[in-house]
Amino acid sequence: MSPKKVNKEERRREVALACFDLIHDVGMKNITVAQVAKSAGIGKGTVYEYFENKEDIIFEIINVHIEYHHKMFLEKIKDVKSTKEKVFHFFDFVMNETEENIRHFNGYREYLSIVLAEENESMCNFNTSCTEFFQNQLKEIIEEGINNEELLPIARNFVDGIMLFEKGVVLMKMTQTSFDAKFSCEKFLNNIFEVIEKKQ
Amino acid sequence: MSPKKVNKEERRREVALACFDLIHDVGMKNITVAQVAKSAGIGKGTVYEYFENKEDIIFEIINVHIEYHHKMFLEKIKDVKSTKEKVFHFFDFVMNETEENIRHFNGYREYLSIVLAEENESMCNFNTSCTEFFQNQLKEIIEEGINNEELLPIARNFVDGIMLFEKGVVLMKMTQTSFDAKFSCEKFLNNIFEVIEKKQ
Amino acid sequence: MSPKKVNKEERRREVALACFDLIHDVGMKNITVAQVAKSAGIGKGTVYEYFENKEDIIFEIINVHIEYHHKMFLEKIKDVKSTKEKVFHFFDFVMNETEENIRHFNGYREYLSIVLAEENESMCNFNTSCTEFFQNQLKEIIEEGINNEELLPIARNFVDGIMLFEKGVVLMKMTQTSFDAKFSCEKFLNNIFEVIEKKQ
Amino acid sequence: MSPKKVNKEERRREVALACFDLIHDVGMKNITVAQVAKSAGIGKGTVYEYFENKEDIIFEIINVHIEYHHKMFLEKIKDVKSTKEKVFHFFDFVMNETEENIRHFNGYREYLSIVLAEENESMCNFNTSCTEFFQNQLKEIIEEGINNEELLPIARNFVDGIMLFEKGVVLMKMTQTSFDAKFSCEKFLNNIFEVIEKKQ
DNA sequence: GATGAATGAGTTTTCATTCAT
DNA sequence: CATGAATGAAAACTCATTCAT
Repeated sequence: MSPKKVNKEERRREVALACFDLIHDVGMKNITVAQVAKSAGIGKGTVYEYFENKEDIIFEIINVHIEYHHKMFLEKIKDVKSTKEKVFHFFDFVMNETEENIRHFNGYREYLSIVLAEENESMCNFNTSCTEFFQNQLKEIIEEGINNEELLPIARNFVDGIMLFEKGVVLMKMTQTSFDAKFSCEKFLNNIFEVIEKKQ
Repeated sequence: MSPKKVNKEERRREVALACFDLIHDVGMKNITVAQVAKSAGIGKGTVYEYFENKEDIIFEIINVHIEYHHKMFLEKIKDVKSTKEKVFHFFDFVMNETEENIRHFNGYREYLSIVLAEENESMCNFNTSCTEFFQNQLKEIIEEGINNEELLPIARNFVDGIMLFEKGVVLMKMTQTSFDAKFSCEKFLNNIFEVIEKKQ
Repeated sequence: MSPKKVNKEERRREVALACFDLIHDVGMKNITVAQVAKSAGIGKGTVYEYFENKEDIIFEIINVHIEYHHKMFLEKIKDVKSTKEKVFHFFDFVMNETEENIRHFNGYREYLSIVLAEENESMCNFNTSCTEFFQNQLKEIIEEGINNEELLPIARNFVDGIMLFEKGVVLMKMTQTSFDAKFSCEKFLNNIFEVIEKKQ
Repeated sequence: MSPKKVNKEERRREVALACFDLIHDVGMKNITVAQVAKSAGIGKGTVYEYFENKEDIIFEIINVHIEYHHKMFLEKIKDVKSTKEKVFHFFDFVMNETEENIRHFNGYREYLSIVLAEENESMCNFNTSCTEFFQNQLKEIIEEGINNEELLPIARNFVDGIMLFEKGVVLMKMTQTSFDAKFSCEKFLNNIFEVIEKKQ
């Protein structure tokens, strides 16, 4: 909490941000400390002033990366009115094929690869909290929909199912080149909403 | 003169099998060729008589591993009578907590890590075919269930959903330490069967 | 001189001959014993029945190669009548741009590379005898020319010079891509013959 | 803050120089990076701070080696007055039997071996420029001789011949143990000067 | 604080040669 | 005689981390 620590935290972010293009070019696991230093315009030794080790650097990069996308998620969902749209927005991660989202998706794929290798405990923990974040978001969306009388109370039972379905789509999209995520999601969501939407 | 020709395919399997414990101890990506050679009780150079390179070794190990489990899957499902049981069996991979299955599950986790890193094309292709194998198995189970009049024809619409749900459970179980796969699956499957099962 | 030895000598030649294309494809220094065995259609171990070691193989290949070209040289020079033509023929090695001669020239380049590396004493010795062979050929050609009264007796003084000039052209052609061997040789030889040719 | 930046070019030279004895002992192609590091009194990794790869090391060693001898050539020729002496000096490389020149000559032999193996493009190019350097030096010497009225204008026609003769002597000396370079050169040069020298 | 030069452990891969059959 | 399976020494190269300045 001392001013120094704040500064350190800031510097970590700066370095992480400076690595965005680098990550894209060479991949998360292939970056070297030398490249990080160069990208950030600092000395190799200086990197170690702010980071414990290389893992710590990758962790920070992912942190910044994902926090940004969480923020974007909240940002975008704010302006969305109907619950159905919000839930569809929840699937944006796997359905949106914009350049930006593809980059983000690929970044998450690399991240997941590291997590599955169980190479980094803090990254595993962070992944847990990310999942929980989105799980809670979905829960809130659904609850709000019930409160708004857009959804039937039964919708509550489907929160986990929807979330797990989305995870499955993530995995399929990451591993199966011919998988049509958009088609699967739309079919699934429309079916679900048949059941949970309150009819006037 | 003497027919000393060795069956390469068989030797590959033997070496791969000899690495099972090794894999468990150090992880798939961390094995060294030296360790493989030692585990198989052969020289380092001999390893290269049977494998192109280190990736090829890992690939063979995974192949043997997964083929075994495919065979086991078919074996076990043969004796199962009801369609519901068969579908539950389809979820055995994520629900079964026996020592053996946990090892298999962890093997697949490591494998997935490599696939997600997109480091090895042949492994990506192999993963694709694995997914297709199980997808087809599920399709057959459901079709059979419909033919047997155990399931309603509407069940066909749920094949993809079930498969994606399972994938989602796989991913959650791999990344979320506190996730209760068994509970989620049972709830989901019971709900599904409420809808697709033919009532007498 | 026992029949076995003769047989062995023959087998060596056979193996060497079988390697001609191989040499061309991968280069003299890069051939492996395994490739030699395969090219010759025999087992790797059998190669060692006929050759001491890898160097011995290369040596035999070069031997066969060069002997063949010595034979060709003698063959072709037989039909040549005038001394001037014979001397020009002596320069065929560096002036002839037929596919076949280019292959031969490149073979000799590789061979020289090994000799210069002083890696193989027997090859050095063999090279010495090759040089002597051609030096003697030139000497004979010139002597014959003097006897035939085509050349002046002074021509004897130029034998070494011509031979060394040819060596120089060999080296230049091997190392300088833009060197025009034909042009240099023709100019040189025409100048020389101005001086040594007997005018009627 | 402190300017610890190291002069890479200088360090390359230092390492190269430190390898002179090593080269002599084991040969240019047989040195290992480990040996280079040890000879230079640095770590193996440090070698790679200054050199791209092993070839780069060898190249630098040759560069330093040859540059030094070019410099010596120019140095020595400066003090030589008569054109004849200068041309004899041009043949110093093959005639001089001092310890130092023998080492230099052997170094060049090894170098040529690499060039002839066509293993290294930059070394081939460098060799081309070396040849051109000496060719130009000879041209200048001859032109100067003509200007000084020491040589007849006809001398111009002999530049290429002299150069190629020297190359031939180089090759002979490198491959024929019993070859008397000094004798051949002296005979040749005296004959040539009979023709090109201006008589008073 | 900042730096970047120095480091060396650790890994993959090749291939001539041997020798049991 | 012939074979080819087995071998292991040997070598290049990478890169996270340290620490003197």
